[in-house]
Amino acid sequence: MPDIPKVYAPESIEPRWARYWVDQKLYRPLDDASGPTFSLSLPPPNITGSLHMGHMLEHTEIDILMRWHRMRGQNVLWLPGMDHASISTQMIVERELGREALPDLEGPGARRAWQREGQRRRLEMGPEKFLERCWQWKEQNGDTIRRQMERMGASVDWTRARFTMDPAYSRAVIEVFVRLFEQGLIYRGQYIVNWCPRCGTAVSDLEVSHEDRAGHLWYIRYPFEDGKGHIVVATTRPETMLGDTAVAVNPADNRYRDVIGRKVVLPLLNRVIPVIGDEFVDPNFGTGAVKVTPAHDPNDFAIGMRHNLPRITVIDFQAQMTADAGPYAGLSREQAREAVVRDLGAAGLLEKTEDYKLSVSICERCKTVVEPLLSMQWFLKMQPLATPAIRAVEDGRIRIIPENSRKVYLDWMYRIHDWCISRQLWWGHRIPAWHCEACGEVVVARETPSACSKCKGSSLRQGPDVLDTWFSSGLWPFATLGWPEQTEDLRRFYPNDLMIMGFDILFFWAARMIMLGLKFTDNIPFRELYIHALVRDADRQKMSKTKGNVIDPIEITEKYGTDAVRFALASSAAPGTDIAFSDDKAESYRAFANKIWNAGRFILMNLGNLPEPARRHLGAALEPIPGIGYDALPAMRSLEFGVRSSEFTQSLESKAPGSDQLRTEGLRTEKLLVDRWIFSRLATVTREMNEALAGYRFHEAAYTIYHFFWHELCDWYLEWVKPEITRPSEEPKASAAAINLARVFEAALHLLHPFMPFITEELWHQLPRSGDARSISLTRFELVNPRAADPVSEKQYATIQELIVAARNIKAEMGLQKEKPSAQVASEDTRLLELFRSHQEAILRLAGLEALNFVRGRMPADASPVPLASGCDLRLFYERAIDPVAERARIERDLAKMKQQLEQIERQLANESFRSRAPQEVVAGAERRRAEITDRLERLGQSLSQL
RNA sequence: GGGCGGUUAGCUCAGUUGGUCAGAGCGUCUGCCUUACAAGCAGAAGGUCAUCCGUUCGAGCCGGAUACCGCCCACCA
Repeated sequence: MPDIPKVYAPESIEPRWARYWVDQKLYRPLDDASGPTFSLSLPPPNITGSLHMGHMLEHTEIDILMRWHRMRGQNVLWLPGMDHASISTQMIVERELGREALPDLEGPGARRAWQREGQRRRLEMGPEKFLERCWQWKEQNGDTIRRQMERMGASVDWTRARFTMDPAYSRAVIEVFVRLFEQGLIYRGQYIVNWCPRCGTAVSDLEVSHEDRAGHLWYIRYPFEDGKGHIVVATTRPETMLGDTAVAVNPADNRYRDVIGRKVVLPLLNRVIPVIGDEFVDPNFGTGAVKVTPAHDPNDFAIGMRHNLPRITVIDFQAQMTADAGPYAGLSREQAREAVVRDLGAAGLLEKTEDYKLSVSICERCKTVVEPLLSMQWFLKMQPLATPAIRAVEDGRIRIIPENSRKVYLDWMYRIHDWCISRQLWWGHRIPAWHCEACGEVVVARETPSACSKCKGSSLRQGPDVLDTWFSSGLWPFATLGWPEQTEDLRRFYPNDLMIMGFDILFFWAARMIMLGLKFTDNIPFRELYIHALVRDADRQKMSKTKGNVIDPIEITEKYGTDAVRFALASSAAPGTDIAFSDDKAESYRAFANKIWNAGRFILMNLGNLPEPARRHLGAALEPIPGIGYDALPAMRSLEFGVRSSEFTQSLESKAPGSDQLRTEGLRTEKLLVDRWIFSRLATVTREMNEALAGYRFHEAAYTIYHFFWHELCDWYLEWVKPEITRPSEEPKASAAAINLARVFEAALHLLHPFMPFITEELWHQLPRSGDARSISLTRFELVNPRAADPVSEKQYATIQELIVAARNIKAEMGLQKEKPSAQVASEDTRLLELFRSHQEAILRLAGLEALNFVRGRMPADASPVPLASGCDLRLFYERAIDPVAERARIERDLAKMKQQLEQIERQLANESFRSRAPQEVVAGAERRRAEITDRLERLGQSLSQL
């Protein structure tokens, strides 16, 4: 076979098809507005870098579903795009600037140093130049990402690609902001926010992670102003005491009832502050008295509001002590802590110090300890938006899969807090708010306002803040379709049918899309939300650059082929379970691809050998009959090649499938058992895959087709029909066999295509056909007539398989692999013997036997037969002296197993309540099994006694 | 502090509604270069389904408890 290489080389075909799919714009939905649609907007990857394995899993899962839906006749829109990723991109571009300035740095500290230097250079170069660099970065990485996606075979519509900072998209962002502001849902104010002193910006609660650290609980004495004693407060952050403006106790706490209203002197600074009563204080914690620092703690801020306390900021945006910190001004917060503790100790005001495990807030980006600081920010009220978003999920308009994510979503939504949406960054959507330099008024507008709405002053300056990146991504499902214009796309493809994302952005993104979608389109953004797994390394560790266990999708793809990696991911993608990915998996599915390749190679090779009339017929035979699909062709005595192909095929297939009885005579005019069997399996496999994919059980669908292709189609069907295929003759039988094989193979390619788009596209194009040959991805998924399902054939074929396997088994155990012994099969069941006899040729060939003869009734007493489940005994004739000890051991092992099963069944059947309560079919099944086992046991015992 | 998930063959994991479900891949062992494929073919070994108690005629599958492991959320100083 000169043309098709023996070893599948994915690199030689994958890039070609990737290019082809893009160039042909195959995945642009039809303009025809009438048919059913299926839409999904790709979670836009951040332009911060290239795609990782998590993306590859996500894109693979989406692509499988998109190709599947497309092949089921839906008009599919998969809209791709990218996210500007405000804070992440800004940090990365800064780091690049730093790296350029300090190219010789290396080692663990380099990143941090580059970041620091880059930030300095950013401030030096100013926004205009810096943003230019960001755009350059976007162009470069956007290209990389796009190339990666193409290479992975993502069947997206590139003509509709979007970027969250496209002019049109930005207009939608502004529109949303202005409307929310106008409706009073966005407000501006001084509140405690999470401030990252390194990033120099506020971040939302979600961008803060918590880390348990060993710390201390310091007990500090605050003397009463009147000199009569002191009150002890416990704190983990002594440096913040410099900003204390009260001490609080619980009014219900008897210990402190009479101190409320008295005054204490704040140590070190000697400020006189009140003791107040507030329900918030937990009497059981520490001493039951707490210092109150309204400017540096959200709880204290709330207490301060209730009691009208002053707010004294003692830590600034750089996390240094301010002038209000008195003698500690200019120290870092860490230095200040040390100094404060030292000075308190020296003053005798430190009662005790305990070890204490506390949870510190860390900036998710840079791992710096976040400082709760008072600052002027923009907030979005969540309650009014959350309520409909809760309802949409509770009433099932939006379905979240797996189910437990739904609960997590709801729990979070019920306890939602207002969202700080402003960021002190440069890269992102500028907040459309202008400050009047004359009167200080803040004007929110879609366009730059010409005059202040309050004082009519004309000197207005836009605030520097940008929006949290998730504010703009929250609009993704509708802003990508042209909102706020009422576009045709919006009408056809919104709501999206599906959204797929990782669990980590359920709150960041899914929640916001649902809230904003409902708010602005009066409709849900998507009907189903599937939460996919995390890709971990072979040891179930999270992949991370610092651990050095990151697998690069392109690298692994080049090594094993895209199809193999996709299949490896899909086959591990059980909903709700993380994926331990390893080279081993990719390797084993590369073997699968190779298997497919060689099966195709074999089939194509032999189709080429077909007699000319049959070959002419083949192209038409590989066009499924509309509305019916493929079915097995009967092994006709003569094919009438004269008639038009389509009529011919139809005349053959008009007969109801599965209707023919197995008979030994006349087989040539009827469908062969092996054909009925494989088409039946194909019908079943198709159904099972549809069910699995509908439930996002990728692993099940993958396993189903894998097993079918390899262990049924290749191991059995192909081997069975080999003689018909490889010995070309003018015999019509051979032609029918070739057509059936080609049909089965093609149908299997269709089922495989969503998982392995490249190899299936390649092989599909090599099959002869007369219809539309643009792409397998535009053909039907289900190619086989569902009515081909035929349990009787499946059972009969299984019986033959059992016989063959048993014979091979005996041969292997007896060391007879190289020989071709004769065999004998005995049974009372003449129909069984007839079944074997009529398929004798294949049985002999596949089992490696010389001859098979049949005994009606029992096996002769001198034989040592192996009983089969189908109710017959098999024996092989061979010269070799058997080892009676080993043979006895083997039989006894079988015997023991059987006995155990029998006991179990008998116990069950003896149980009256089982008989009365279990469904009849279960009872009947148990009885049938008992009979089978008893029979087999008896025959096994006989074998043993012969030894 | 709350919530969630896991514990099944040497390893990595499947097992949707309780009744041939005790499975797959990899690994191991045996024999084969059988003219599609050695990235292959044909066989084999290997598991009290974490532990205990319950529900049921019947439980990896449902309920409860325990022991490890992991994750998420949280404004208790």
